[in-house]
Amino acid sequence: MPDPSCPVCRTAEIVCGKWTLLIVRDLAEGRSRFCELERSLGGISPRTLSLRLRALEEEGIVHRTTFPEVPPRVEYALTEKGRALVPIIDSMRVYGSEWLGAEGSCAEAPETAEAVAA
Amino acid sequence: MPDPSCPVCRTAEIVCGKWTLLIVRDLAEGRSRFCELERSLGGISPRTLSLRLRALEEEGIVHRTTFPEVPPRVEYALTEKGRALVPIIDSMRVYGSEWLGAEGSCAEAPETAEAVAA
DNA sequence: CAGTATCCGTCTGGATACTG
DNA sequence: CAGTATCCAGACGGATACTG
Repeated sequence: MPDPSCPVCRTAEIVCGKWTLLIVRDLAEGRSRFCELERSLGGISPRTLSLRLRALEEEGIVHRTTFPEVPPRVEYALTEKGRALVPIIDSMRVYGSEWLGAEGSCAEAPETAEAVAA
Repeated sequence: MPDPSCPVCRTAEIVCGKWTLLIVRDLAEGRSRFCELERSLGGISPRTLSLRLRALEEEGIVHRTTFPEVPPRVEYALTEKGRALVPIIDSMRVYGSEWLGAEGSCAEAPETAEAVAA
């Protein structure tokens, strides 16, 4: 941790896992089940997903609800603190669309194209 | 690379190096010399700084100018593409200040405190 | 000053198999 | 379904020493 007194660094540490942002994004889009995330993230190993989810939970970004039913069911959801990450994701999407070869295929970034085209 | 068609992922890959954002931030604040960055980043090894700078240069985020003088001088600066990253850093700073124990010691996030206090 | 070279440890994350 | 356990490879990054 380079500089723990810097808010940018602290956020970077949360945000910098390989899959972290994607999980948060999927959660923000309404996915909530383990296997749903597993599928939508295409290729993540259950181990990694489990680790990320657990870390996110400990950081208070994700909330986990267990339903003690016969087919075990668990639902994940963003907390307030987790939803607060969405603006970061949005600015990353804007950047990615404007500077890294657009085609917003995972979600929209409406005004973006014309801004760069203008 | 989880999903190369996703702008968020592409940005994440650039942004997720341990020191990357900090280097960009320092550059945005006007630092430009190798040893200046080395000092301000407190504890980064020259090897790592060199690697990061080189990667950033290859991605077109940083521009490197060499002055063929007797005491070798090199200056680094953000390109347009590099400056475009600043909004991401800003939203990360806002998040860090609001949700991860504020004290904006590396730069200001003015309206932030009152927003959370209100 | 501005790096590069070498060595080495850590951490992340993938593959696979198995459990409650 | 929702994970956990084990094993393993590669990337990341620090320390140190040396060069143009």
